[in-house]
Amino acid sequence: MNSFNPIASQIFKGISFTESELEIINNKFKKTVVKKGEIILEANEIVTNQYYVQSGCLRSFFIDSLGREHTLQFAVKDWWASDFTAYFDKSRAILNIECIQDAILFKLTKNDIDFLFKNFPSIDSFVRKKLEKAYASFQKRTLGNLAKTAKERYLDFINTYPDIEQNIKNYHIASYLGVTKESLSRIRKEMVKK
Amino acid sequence: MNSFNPIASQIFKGISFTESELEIINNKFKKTVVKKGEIILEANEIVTNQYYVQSGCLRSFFIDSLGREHTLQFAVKDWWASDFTAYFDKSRAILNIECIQDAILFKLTKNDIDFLFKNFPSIDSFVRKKLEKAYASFQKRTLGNLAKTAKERYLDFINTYPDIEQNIKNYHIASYLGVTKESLSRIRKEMVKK
DNA sequence: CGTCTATTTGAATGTACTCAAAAGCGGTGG
DNA sequence: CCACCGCTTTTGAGTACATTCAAATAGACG
Repeated sequence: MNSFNPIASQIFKGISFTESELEIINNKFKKTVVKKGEIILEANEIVTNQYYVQSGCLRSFFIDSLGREHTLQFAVKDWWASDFTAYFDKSRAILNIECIQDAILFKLTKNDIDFLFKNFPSIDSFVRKKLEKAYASFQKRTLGNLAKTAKERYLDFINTYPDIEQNIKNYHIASYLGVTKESLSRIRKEMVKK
Repeated sequence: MNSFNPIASQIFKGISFTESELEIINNKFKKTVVKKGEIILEANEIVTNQYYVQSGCLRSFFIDSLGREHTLQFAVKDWWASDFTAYFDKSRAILNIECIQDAILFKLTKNDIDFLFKNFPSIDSFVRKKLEKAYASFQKRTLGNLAKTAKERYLDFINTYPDIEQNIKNYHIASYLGVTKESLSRIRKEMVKK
């Protein structure tokens, strides 16, 4: 608790806080260690937390009416994970989040987030800038879905997630790209050929 | 100029400003009237503005290497339009923005936006909340692209943009959904049948 | 080594695409 | 008012490509 690893200054890199502020903010984050395979969030739950990923990897995915999984995002170091739609709307989750590589998370409840926004305008501003980047990158992905072939999207994926490509299941990547695992297998085969 | 239509209070609905603040903010917005067919932004330009749409409709789209157009978004009343990726990165636009229904816009330069953020934390916070919603809705769209059929996406589109569906070109909708105009035509035919 | 899971390969199917042509829909001018 | 023109949408036929299903191979781990 008082081992001074100021997670707050790691998460809100660039903002300067006083000692006492740092302590207040730090105490809001609950460190959570999760193992590969653990479920962090399940569809239909009420969403009251966001998770900051310090290490490891999470996967958020949707299960459709036919039981097929569709991966929305992988969350790696310094990313945030949650079902944001449900979180903002105060509705129930449609996403599931599972740990696919042993991870250290910092959990923040909605109440605490609101507290931080209320008391630290610099955090508000920080998050606004983060969201700008996240928003832009979703725009880019949407554009990629419209304009690019599966092969090009796969190359984009490798660029976006250079560190995890080696360690995650093929079919997770496929379900992120919007193709079947068989198709991705063929795409990869194509690529080594050339 | 002094005809008191406080566009600022329309745009930042919910925030309360003093008279003098309102005036300062109002003066940052430059009213721009554009006609159907006019180009607001062209690929490769430096992006220095954002546009608030008071009425009418804009379309932002990408032209790929084969010359095909892909519609990223339609911007209607109370939406913002820009090439946000380029705007945030200070890079050149890859998107084009055209007016598809006579529109009244309020233009805001990057400098003025930064000024507003700096001097009005409430605006920072307001934009953060807007971005949260926008981010969530892009997540939803991405999920839709992965999990839904073109027909379902078309139904979603009609829900998202109930007012413009009647007035915009079929092929614009098609290029937003990620199908050809011929396919969309067939989807519509299917739908009236049942 | 054996079992379980993941990936690859193959063959058949189906869905969306391309290209070409026809039909529909405005608007303009004779 | 009708004829014509340009543009959009629809229809049709053939094709390409990703998918499905089934089977074989490869990898991971006790």
